[in-house]
Amino acid sequence: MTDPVVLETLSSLPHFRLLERELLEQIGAGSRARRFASGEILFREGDPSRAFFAIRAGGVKLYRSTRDGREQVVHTLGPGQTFAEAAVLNLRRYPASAMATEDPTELIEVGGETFLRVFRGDPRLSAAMVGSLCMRLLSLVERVEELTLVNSGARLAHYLSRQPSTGPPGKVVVGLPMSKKDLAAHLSMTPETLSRLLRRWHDRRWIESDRGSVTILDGTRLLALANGEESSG
Amino acid sequence: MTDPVVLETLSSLPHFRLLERELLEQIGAGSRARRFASGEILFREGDPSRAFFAIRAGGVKLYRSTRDGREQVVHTLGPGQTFAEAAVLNLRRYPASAMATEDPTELIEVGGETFLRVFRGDPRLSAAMVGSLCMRLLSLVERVEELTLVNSGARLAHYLSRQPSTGPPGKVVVGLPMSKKDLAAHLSMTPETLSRLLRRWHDRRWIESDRGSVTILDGTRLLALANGEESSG
DNA sequence: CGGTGCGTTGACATTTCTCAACTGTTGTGG
DNA sequence: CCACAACAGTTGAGAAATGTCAACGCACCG
Repeated sequence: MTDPVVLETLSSLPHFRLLERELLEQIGAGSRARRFASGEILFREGDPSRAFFAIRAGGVKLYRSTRDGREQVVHTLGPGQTFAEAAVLNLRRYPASAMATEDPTELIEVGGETFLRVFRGDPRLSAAMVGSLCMRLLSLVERVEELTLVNSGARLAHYLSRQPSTGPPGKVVVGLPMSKKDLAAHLSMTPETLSRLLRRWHDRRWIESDRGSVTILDGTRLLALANGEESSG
Repeated sequence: MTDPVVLETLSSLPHFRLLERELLEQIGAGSRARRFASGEILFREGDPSRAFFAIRAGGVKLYRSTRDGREQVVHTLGPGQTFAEAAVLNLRRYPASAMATEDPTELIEVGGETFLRVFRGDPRLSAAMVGSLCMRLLSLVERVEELTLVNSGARLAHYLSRQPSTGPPGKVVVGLPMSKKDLAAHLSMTPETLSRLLRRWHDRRWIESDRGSVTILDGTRLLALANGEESSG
């Protein structure tokens, strides 16, 4: 019988939330829970795409390796998110590599063959996938928009203003889901530039920053920056 | 009866190529051919998404307007391409604005209501859409990759190396689907920087460049640049 | 402890942008 | 058909942003 943990995780995913239990069980039959240590590689760019994944706990980064050895992070993912569906549905190989970034990282691996069989046999699943692919598309369009912002200050401000946050206005706390080094790479700047930006904004009392989170004191100022209304802060 | 031009265009689209004629006719019944002049706006960011479009001839750019009046081009599209399906399928409003860039630009406007009715009633269509959405996702991932390349030389080289081209090795001709001004924006640099790059590479006999196309004389050198192996050329 | 790697800071090099001037092309109205 | 305006494209000079290199403190882990 299918692992109840697998079923529970699958049923909480945006793709599958609306699916009948019977379909979930079919997909669950080809899935299993897996656990990775930080730094472990799930798959590499170019590998045949045998499965896609859902994150129960921890984090995963998707990246591409350039010929000169550096790596370019395409996406950073956390609990409740899925990845590599497109590779399973349409491509024969993974277009990027995936690495666990936390210890432990718990995933559900959904077997591609089983999934494709259910997918081909039942239209309800394909309709559900269309919705989630559209959302993914939108988030990538916003990523492109972010990356084309002129200067690094605008990119950082834009990023901060879209992260989920807690706290009252005037004291909004934004949790950083990754290290500052990785955040810098995500925003296409060097760690030094990021550090200096945070410093400068801190000195002006626009933000406070500690390891793992940023507190926004002057959100108006930040939004102005994200819209390119000032040179760089 | 459905306009035969509409039907012919629809049947040549990647999404619909594999669809039965009967389905195409249903979708075609809610579609019509339209013609735009260069600079005309098809829809604006935030408008309710009543239709998506397929390009028969001409060109379209999708862009977002920033608060300070500049516009950021998200995508440039040509004949055979479609856009705004995701807005129709999943979102209630267009996430970006669209403008015709050539004179004349001929489009097929596919009515959202009709399309959604067919989409919901027939699983073959949703399966077809999944495939094309996956391709769209992949192309956006590559766009993100391109934009995160360190320097402008690498971005331009990367762009040139992925454009469709004609001619024998050593004399590859790449047609530019947009003005150099727009290409510069696409690659997130200023027109001046683009001009200077082309000039420098021309002086070194790596390329030749005229209005509307670039001839690649030394592809190896360009690939090295795209991989960040030299400072900037 | 000692090592490893992140984050910070400073000095300096390089890239890229900005501003301004100039050219050539195109399209328009007289 | 011409004069002219509008605009893409080019070039130069100087300014600003960002990257590079090097040094250091600090936390975390074995």
